[in-house]
Amino acid sequence: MAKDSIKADYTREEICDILRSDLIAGKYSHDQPLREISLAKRFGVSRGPIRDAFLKLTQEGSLVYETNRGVRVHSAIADEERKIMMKMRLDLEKYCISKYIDEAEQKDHDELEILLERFKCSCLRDSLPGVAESDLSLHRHWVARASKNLEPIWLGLAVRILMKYSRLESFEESIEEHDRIVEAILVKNKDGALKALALNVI
Amino acid sequence: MAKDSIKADYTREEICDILRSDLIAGKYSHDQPLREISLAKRFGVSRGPIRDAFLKLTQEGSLVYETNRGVRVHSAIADEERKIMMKMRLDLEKYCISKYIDEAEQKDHDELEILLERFKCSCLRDSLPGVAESDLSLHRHWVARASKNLEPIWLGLAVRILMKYSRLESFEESIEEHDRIVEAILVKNKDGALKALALNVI
DNA sequence: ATGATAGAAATTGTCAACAATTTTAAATTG
DNA sequence: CAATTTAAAATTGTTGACAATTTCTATCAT
Repeated sequence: MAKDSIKADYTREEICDILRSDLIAGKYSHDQPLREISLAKRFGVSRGPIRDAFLKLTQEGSLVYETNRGVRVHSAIADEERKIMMKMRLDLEKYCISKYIDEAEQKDHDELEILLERFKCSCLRDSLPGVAESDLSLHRHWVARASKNLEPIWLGLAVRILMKYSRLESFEESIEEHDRIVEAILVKNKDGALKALALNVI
Repeated sequence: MAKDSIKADYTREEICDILRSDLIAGKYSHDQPLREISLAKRFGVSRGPIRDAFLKLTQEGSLVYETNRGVRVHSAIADEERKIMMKMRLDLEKYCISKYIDEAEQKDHDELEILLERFKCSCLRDSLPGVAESDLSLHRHWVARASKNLEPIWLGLAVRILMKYSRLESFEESIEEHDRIVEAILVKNKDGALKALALNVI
């Protein structure tokens, strides 16, 4: 019966995260509408939780909502807007990494290394959805630890930026970039981490 | 029967906007929970649309959601985080005003003057909820016209910033500041508008 | 009195049904 | 055949009901 669902009873957050990584991975084309009923079937839930996820993703900016017409994938952003968003994201993430280096404990570092490993595996397997998802999780880790207030703002920026350019990245290069960032974080080298981040978030 | 509702059948967006200005105006204290049922009664709708509004406001950052425990007003942000947010908001709004000056038509200018007038009236009447709402509407006007992509990001920043400091503003000073911004926009004086904005968004 | 426990109340999570709206398809007319 | 109108289908909007969870309250034992 179920074609895409492995387990039943997805939570609101899980559905939201899965749809987000689908969007980043380019699974849906721009301006394509997303239907409540078909997604409800896919996740084995009713339309309520799907609507919840739509609202979150709409607020983040990856979906667009119109009254009585549902949601559709957002149109591509212009290069000029992308530049503004990149600058904001970089400023924000620099602050978060700096704070993370000051405050992170051993278990944070452990989680960080796991996330980095997961990212590398995705890159080596060349699976774009996996790469997009694990890249986002890695960056989200230090942002969320640094500030729960800034996290939703950062997420909105990151998703929107990734939606346009994720197809063009070179995976090998990306692995090196993230290696440098995480290595610098682990030895609490702020300058190194910020410089490595600036090279990764272009 | 109805104690707070004037008309029936509020839409999702209206409910969201009303709650947002309530939050900015400080109608709810920090960490106070918001109940679906009582708000559903207040707006004369069922819990569904209220949940939708909660999700939007949660994503913006003014509410916090916990599983099975609903939403509560977000805790106050730290000064350090506020500085980061202010810088991002200023960058973003500078870009939008600059673009607005290039692209705005006569009807946009008409709407702008109406919004400015509405803001002044609220200030003179000294009603904090009204001031917060009309201040947000005014700024939101040029941001939304400049970029639908950046609007939700800007909104999240602005709401969060206003939530903390709206009580401390001097209304007379605020009127002058906004007068200078709008005047510069109307005569397409970019430098003047950006400088006036920087003084207003501190 | 204090703390633990069990039950009641309140609240959120989910769903299925129905209403309202939009989109699609078919029929009609010139 | 093209344009218009009409009906059908699909989709979203909203609601009330019920299940699951949390919170409150009264009771009891120490």
